[in-house]
Amino acid sequence: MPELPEVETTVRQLRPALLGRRIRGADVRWRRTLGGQSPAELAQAVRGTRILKVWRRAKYIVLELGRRRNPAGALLCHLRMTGRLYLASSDIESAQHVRVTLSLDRGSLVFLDVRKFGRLFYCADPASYFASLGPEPLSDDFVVADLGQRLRAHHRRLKPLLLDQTFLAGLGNIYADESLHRAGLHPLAYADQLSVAAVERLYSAIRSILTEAVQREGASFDRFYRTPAGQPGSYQDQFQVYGRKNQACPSCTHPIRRVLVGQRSTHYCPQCQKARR
DNA sequence: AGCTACTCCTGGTAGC
DNA sequence: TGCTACCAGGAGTAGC
Repeated sequence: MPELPEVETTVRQLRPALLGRRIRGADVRWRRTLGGQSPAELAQAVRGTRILKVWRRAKYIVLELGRRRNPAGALLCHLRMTGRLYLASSDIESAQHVRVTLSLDRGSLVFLDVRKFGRLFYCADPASYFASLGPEPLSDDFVVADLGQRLRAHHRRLKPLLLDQTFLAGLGNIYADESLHRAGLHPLAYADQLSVAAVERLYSAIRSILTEAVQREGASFDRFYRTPAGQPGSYQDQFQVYGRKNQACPSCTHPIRRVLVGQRSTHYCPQCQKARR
């Protein structure tokens, strides 16, 4: 599912084509994609604006808008499970599952989403919308001491904590499982009981895995995630535990176990990830 | 504060 | 073949 690496890839590929484009209008085919906003509100807010910046925060794609050089809010897009954002050459995109089309002065930006969980909406003040999100794990500002401090502040199981976007922004089910495996930490271990060495392992596991996954343009293990260019990512080839139930752990050959933690499937190696401490 | 359950959705697939 | 039941999951919310 689109997590930080997939969203970052989407942003990097769309940015050069979107910068400076003018939005002419919005065609909404599934209202709930707007998350409570009306199609008229969206169209009115974005019509005539120019795309000034394209960036990512957590799993959100941010298109900063301007009107005659003045800031004019932003379009926020969250791909959730099956969302895709890509450019089409014409205004009329007839592909199945298209939920919103933004017509530009050149071509259009299409939001396609099979399961309809994704969101695309106008936000006047993205900074305050993002205020409660946790730090960006790949930011230069995010150092191991930050992670340690945040972990000690919560008596919570590691797996659900890593999925909590107010704790750390950008991890989802896949990269949380992979990070815990690389760090040798049990998904049910308590955050406030980790040793200094364990915190350091978790920090470098998260950073290295996300960095590698961005380099590989994310992971495409099903038919859903594709880059805006239509290509699959390749990080799925590096999975050590995710989706590998009963297969041999690449580190120790012990069978990978799958359990439910807070209704989420969780994959780990009982040999490499002991519930110690 | 942290937990669990539930909701939103569709299409693929397992089982009969 | 054709049917039904179930499953995946990010994030928001409610209730304990």
